[in-house]
Amino acid sequence: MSSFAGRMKEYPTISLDRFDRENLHAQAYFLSHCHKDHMKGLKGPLLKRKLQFSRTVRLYCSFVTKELLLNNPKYAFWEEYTVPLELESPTQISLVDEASGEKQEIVVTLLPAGHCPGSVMFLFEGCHGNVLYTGDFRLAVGDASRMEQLHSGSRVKDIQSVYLDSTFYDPRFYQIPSREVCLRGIAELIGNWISQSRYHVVWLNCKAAYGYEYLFTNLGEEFSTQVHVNSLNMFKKMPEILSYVTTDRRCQIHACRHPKDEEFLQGNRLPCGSTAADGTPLRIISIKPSTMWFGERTKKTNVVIKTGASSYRACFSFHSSYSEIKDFLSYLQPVNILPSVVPIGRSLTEVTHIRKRSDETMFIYKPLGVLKRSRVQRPSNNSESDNELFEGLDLVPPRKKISMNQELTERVAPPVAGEEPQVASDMQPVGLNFMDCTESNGEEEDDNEEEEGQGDTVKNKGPKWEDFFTPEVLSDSQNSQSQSCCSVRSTSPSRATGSQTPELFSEEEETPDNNKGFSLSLSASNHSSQNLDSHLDDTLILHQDQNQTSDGVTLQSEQEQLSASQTSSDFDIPSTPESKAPQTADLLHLYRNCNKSLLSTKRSLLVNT
DNA sequence: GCGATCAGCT
DNA sequence: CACAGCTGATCGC
Repeated sequence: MSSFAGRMKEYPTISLDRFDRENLHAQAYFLSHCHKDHMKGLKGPLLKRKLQFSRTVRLYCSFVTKELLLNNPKYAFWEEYTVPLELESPTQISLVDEASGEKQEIVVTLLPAGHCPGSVMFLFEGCHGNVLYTGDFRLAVGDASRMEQLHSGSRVKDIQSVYLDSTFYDPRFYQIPSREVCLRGIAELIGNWISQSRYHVVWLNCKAAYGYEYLFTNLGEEFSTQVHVNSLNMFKKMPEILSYVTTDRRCQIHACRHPKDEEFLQGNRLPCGSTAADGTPLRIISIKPSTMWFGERTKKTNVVIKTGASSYRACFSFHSSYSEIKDFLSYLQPVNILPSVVPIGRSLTEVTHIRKRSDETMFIYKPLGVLKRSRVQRPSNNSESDNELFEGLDLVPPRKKISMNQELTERVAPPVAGEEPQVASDMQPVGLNFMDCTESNGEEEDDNEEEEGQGDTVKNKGPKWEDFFTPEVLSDSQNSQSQSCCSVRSTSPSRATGSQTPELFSEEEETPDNNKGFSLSLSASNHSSQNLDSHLDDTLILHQDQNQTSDGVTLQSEQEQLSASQTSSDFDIPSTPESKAPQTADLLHLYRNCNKSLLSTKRSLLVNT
């Protein structure tokens, strides 16, 4: 959960992802994505009032985020104060002190963050240097090197500070299987199940938050079907998602939710209450997407684990792993790093300690005149196991897209052999200062009380927070600011109209209990641990490389091509009663902007806009 | 009655 | 394991 207080020290008159307290006085607001923990204060009456009296204060976000925001009536009043910005398109914004009339110009660029639909990072360039606010992100190793706007010519831009999603910035989360790998595992489980009969159905136990959509689109594509969800309303202007979701309950993959969905499952009903039309009992398995991680030296194992007679956990992460974050930071080489998440099991007090340590070492000598590394393309998948997994990928046609509606494009030349060192597994981020940018209570500011050893807050074993947040200075760090040359457009407050299509959710039929006879050759277990290479035999049901031949060629390419050649229009499926699917004519305003960057890549990057 | 906060749950 | 967010209890205004 983000504990970022909302402001960056370089540009304190703007607020990001926090809208309460001091942030009420901001001259501009930025919302990185539509998750509640980044929207604190956003529906506050105080803020609403302020907007009504302001001529210049606006909220800036991506088009998709604006759409999702306004979809919630509680935030509808933002309509006229929200300015959506295109991705990767530097935009100049005037920060105006409305009392004095003073003006400051800043250039902001939205970069895809891969966290959930609409999620972006904000790159700010102005008189106090370049700063990158990441929001929450899931980027793969090498993704930063493919972001044009992080570069100036052939060089990486100088970044003064990175305000970092540090959710998994801890070596314990060294590796999280890539989205591609996780998807393969999930798709295989689902494929094996739903192919048995039309009564074999899958329930994806997803939380009430944006971010699972790429799962729906890819599974929909893979199995030439749609996924049942509670509502389509939020996606009405997003055809690339919309075509893979439905409110028709008669499909085999469900991601519908109900407050008592677990009870429903016990009674062999889906959360939508549906059962087969002819009364035949459904055969339901549930799959719960959840984060799985593996240590540095842990041999990566399976991405799907059986947790019960008909329940599974499948690897899924909204956030970058330690090694992905490390790669990101190593590439950007910012002068400062400000974690926006208090690490798991750590207290604010500990973070405060870190700040003190950082402050002490902030001004130690750094060699001058060292150029930043020149821009080098790196492979997008460079972890050992991913390499194993995708061995032979070149031999098969490009996989179908995994991203929802935006993808990073590989813009640069293929990797230059031997030129770019991989981040050594035991290497710490280099040349970086870690500081605190999180909010703190007065009480917790008191860092006299040591939490040595027995502290309640340190529940987890493993390396200490300080161990990997100790600032280190290496020879190639930089501390100069260079002027970035970028073409800039000015903002023109625009409005997207958003008609709302009410969506109703209907009930409900009974199905008798019948959930035996799972026919895959799997065994059940309640084993819930991980990182235990040797103890997983009874729990693991799928191997990551299971769909590869000995040649390393991925199977199913024919089937995929077949699937890909079909469209959702092949399915004439009635909607949930009283629901209304948005018309395609309604759409697109949005996607005109997004789609231009939608070029297919062999290794698509799962950047969900 | 409303919002903020927290515990509990998933 | 954690995430993101809901529900319900409690408190203060």
